[in-house]
Amino acid sequence: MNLKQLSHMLSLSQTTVSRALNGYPEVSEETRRRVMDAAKRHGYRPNPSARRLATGKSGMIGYVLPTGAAVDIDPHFVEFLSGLGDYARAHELDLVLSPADADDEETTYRRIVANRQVDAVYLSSPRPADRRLALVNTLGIPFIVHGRSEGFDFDYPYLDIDNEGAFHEAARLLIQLGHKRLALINGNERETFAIHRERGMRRALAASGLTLGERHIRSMTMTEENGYRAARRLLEEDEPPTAIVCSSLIMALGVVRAVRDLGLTIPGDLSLVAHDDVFPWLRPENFPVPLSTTRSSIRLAGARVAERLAARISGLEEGARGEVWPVDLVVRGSVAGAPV
Amino acid sequence: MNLKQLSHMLSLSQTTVSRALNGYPEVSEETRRRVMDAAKRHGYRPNPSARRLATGKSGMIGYVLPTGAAVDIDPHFVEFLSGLGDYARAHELDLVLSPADADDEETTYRRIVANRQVDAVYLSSPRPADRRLALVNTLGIPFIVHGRSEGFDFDYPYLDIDNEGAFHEAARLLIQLGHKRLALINGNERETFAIHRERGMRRALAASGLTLGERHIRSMTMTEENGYRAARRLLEEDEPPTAIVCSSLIMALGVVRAVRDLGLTIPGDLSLVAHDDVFPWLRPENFPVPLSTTRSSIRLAGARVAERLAARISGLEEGARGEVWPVDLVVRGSVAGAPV
DNA sequence: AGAGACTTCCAAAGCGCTTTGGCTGCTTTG
DNA sequence: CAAAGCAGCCAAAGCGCTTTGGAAGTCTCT
Repeated sequence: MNLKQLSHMLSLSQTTVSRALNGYPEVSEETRRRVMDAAKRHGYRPNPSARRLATGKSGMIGYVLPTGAAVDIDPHFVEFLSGLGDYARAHELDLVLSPADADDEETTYRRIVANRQVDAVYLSSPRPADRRLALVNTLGIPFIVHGRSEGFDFDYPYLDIDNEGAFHEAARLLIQLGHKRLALINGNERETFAIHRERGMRRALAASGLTLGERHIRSMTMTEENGYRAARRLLEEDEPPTAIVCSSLIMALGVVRAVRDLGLTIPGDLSLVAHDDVFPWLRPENFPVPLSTTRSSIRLAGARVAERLAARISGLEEGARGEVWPVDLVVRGSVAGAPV
Repeated sequence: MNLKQLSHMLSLSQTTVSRALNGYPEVSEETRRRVMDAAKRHGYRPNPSARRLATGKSGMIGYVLPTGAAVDIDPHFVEFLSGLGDYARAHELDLVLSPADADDEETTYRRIVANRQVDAVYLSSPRPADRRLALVNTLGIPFIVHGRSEGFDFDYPYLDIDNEGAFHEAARLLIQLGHKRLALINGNERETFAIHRERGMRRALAASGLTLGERHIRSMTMTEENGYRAARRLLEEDEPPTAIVCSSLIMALGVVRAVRDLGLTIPGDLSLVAHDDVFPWLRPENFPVPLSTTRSSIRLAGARVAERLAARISGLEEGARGEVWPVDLVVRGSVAGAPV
């Protein structure tokens, strides 16, 4: 059933039927009702390919997925996706994943924009002065950044959590508990979120006249193994930290293991706080010692990004609105006063 | 730059240029070269929307993503995706994720097929007599199942690992080590993979005149917490199992925690084998006691599915070819002889 | 040399929608 | 009462590609 058949059936022109269906004003209410009825009754659905060719709109949002033999997609991605799906499902909005060589995402961005494959895109894991962001901005496709970048002379729309504030609070708590030697096990230091977290922690330390020694900060991809290694290295120093703030729950697993291997205990010898993106399959309260966390649901962020992307596509949202979500600090058994 | 301009520039018809570009035989080699050259020089790329409308092919593969407030996307998904991306990237093949209400995926399947949004789809996590599979089969869109179903009167193309064989081997090893009371902590019992794993284990037990008691098998979604609960319940019985086979590394984390909480040790009191889908961020060799596993890279499976999907789209693969990958049994420190 | 068979190209008809630029006929206005 | 305005509809022209159904030119064969 296509438009031609439907309009013929109604003895109307394709123009009128199309307009009736798309809510244009120059068609009488009665006609509109007739058309709507008939469309529903016959299960008419406009062919998206045709509509696309005519309008240039695809009704899909895009994401360029960095891939490569040495590239692992972040497990956070799937949670974000769950959230995105929560919104998109209700709006028949599909997501196009365009795998790209992690070393050359630009080509792919250009392709999907030139091809008008999607109406909007979102970027994630941005770095300072991220070239993708600049590119997408000049290409003129609606977009939203999940996270933030820095060092541009233009503003852009984003959704981020208050990483700096979160780690500031975490560090402040530990300092209040008497800890003087804090360490940070961070994610990839080139990504903005990691920079912000470090900044937040340094700020809290500075406020008490403390510093974060170079040796007391480790940055690496967030795997259990890296968490373990970082923790061991930190704890085997001459003056080991008495508290660690860790950028991910997965790394925290490794930290816990290292602590055990060294015959230490949490929170007796070491206080531990980790950032929790809220995975359904790994919960901080279920750690051997319930883990204190800075918590922010990445799934909710996914839903919100989808919502804003949809708003941008339909012109409801404009400009470079940045949105920063506060982060909860959830205190559990893994923190205690500094050992004497 | 569109076809019209390009052909005008070459003083050829659109027909000829189109054919030259698409490798049709009715154009001379010389002309083809001229056309190809010009196309490359001017960066001509056919408009996919137009091509789609004309051919009905979209150059994309689809996946219906079950979502819902109570639905969590499996973290395995992201690894599978990495693999898919590995292949797709090199072939400019995009993946369309269509979020659907987990209770009504059918509507979405019908929509993406009717709309010709994608050239092929893949299904995952199939159950016996899975309705999606029957649907997709009748809808006539090329597809591949990742995993297997059962109870159909038709064959279908799939890629699966030998879950039954893997768990058969794991159980056999444990039996050989003298274990008589084995337990299984499985995934969702309604999914085929879980059924196959149970079957494999039962077969191994039966071969030695043993059985798997009803109480010795737990099925649930694969979270750390569920692993913990299942293990506790098992180990607190009167006659607790001396060996557990576990369907996922994430659950195994919980098992390890439970064992610790009960003051038991691995492998002294309990031998443990888990299935490992190969996550980059959680490795069995890094467990407190290195974990024995049945190992199969889900990422490789993703790449293979993409490859076969592409082959099906281009007609290179046909029929209901099933592909079953053997699974490695990797023995590490978490297994030992049964306690006396 | 003429018929048939290729080879190589082209004009034009789709694909199914949106949108432009009218065209009616009726109501309002000075 | 003529001019103007407006609501409501339509024919047809795109959007940019593929594909059908020739047509012209070249070869081959009897």
